[in-house]
Amino acid sequence: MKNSEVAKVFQDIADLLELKGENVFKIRAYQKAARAIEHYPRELKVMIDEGEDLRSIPGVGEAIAKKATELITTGKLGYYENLKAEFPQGITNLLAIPGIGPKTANKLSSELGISSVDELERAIKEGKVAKLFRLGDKTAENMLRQIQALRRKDQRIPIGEALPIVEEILAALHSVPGVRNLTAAGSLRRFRETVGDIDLMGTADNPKEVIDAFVALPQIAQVLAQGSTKASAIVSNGLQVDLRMVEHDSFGSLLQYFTGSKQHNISLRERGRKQGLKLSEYGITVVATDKLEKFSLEKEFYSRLGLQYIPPELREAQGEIEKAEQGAIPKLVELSDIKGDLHVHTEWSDGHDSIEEMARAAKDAGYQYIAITEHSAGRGIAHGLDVERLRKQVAEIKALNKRLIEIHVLTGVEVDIRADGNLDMPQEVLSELDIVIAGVHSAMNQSEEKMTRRVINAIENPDVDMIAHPTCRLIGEREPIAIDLEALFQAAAKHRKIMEISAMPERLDLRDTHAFRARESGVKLAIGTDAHSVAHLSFMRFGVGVARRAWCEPQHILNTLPLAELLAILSKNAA
DNA sequence: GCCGTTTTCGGCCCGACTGTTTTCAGTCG
Repeated sequence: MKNSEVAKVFQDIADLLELKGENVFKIRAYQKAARAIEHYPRELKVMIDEGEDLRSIPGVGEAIAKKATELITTGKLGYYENLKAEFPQGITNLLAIPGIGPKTANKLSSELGISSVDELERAIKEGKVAKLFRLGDKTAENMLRQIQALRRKDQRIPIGEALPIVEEILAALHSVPGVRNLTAAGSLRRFRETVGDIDLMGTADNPKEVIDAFVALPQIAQVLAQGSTKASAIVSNGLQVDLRMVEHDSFGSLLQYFTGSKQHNISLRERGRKQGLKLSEYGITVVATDKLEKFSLEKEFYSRLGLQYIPPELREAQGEIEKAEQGAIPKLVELSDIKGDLHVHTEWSDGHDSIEEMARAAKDAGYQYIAITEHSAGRGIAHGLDVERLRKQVAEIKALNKRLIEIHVLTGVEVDIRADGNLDMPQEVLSELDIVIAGVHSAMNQSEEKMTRRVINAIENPDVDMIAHPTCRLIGEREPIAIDLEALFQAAAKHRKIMEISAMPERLDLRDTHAFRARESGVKLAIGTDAHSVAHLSFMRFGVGVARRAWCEPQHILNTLPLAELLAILSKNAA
């Protein structure tokens, strides 16, 4: 059983306890544990197998550790089953509707016998809901609207789609006279792989001018609300963007508050409370004197709490506050640390541009090198290279390197790992290349055991340097393959093989939490764009975002190395 | 239910909005 499934059970328990009217702190404890487990970088199942104490997870104590163990080892949890039996099935679905909390859900269930969203919709239309005590026409109307919104299934948008739009908007607004600060907050700033609503924050001499400019932008499809300091709008792809203009002297604390994550902020406030400080979006209040201190800079806000500045990507309540206390926040990898791209396609396989065009673009990006890694000819892959064409390409690259200056083109391949674990290219040609990337591109429905064995087979192959997009997931489109990543990381660490962080926005694979585990397991990572055109080379920043969320420093990322050192490592691997 | 250089018991994040009331319960971020 995976962490995400365990987390869901505990979240469900929290919902049921809420319906039951249990102690709010008990409920909060289950919610906190659910969140902690969901984002915990190690699989609980592995921890149990290795005899580790689950209580080492913050928020998990004796009772929840025991329940988690029962759930994982037997696949069932008696406490949960008993709790579920106390309520009509499906009643927790009502809690998913914004505006409906436990009290309302209970009332709907006990007084009208409602236990599903459909039943609720019918009851609203029949006017039954508005007649209940402390509910009314407006509340019923809102419920109906929320139900319809829920049915439209407004999903979170991949960061690769959201970021470019937001940057356009920010660039346009920066040109408004008198703008002093302007930035995105929320999960976009934390660089999560998907984002919901976008929060933009700023300060300006005349805030209203910025608001007016915002709602008039060509990207804005619909204005939802507009005031003198705040506006909400929908941009063309359905993304909601809120702009709030705030007072300059509290910009730091407001930005901190709106950047989140929620759990990070809660942890921060818990800590502040122990120091006699009350934290809010307006600043820090010294409880003893009731005096509010304001902050124009985030850095000063953290500093007042005795903390080192915490980069937004780390603000997920994963131990960053403790590290900041010790002054031990890592110096995270930055885009400017990247010296080259190790995963690139050209017109030789399914890419659009020539080798030389890709190389020159890489040089313009400030890189020292770029690796050309076409697909192999395995079945199903468009225009994959066979041995003969690959050798021809290698000859062309060698000739090209004599002409090009300031950029070095590495020879390589992205060889298919066949269903049986063998590679789609003979050993003698692979050994002639600078870099060999292996990846799964077919037979993705194999059992976890078979798939794990298949990829480990590739890791053990002495010609392979790196595993491409290890889980094969496509965000919102394709679930990750069933594979034991812990076993993969162990094998990769043992054989000194590289795991890729695919920077392609729809992949981001390894994802943040997986990359975190890989790094902790001592696996070297590399960020590759899988570019199929010159424009795709700019995907690198998405991969850097994932690496930063995985607490990676430059030394964890292979392609921060200068060319000579990179070649030395690749050739050592081959030897 | 969790947790601890102020506590092993007694705390547990903070503020705002909405709709319903006539002072506030419920919900959200």
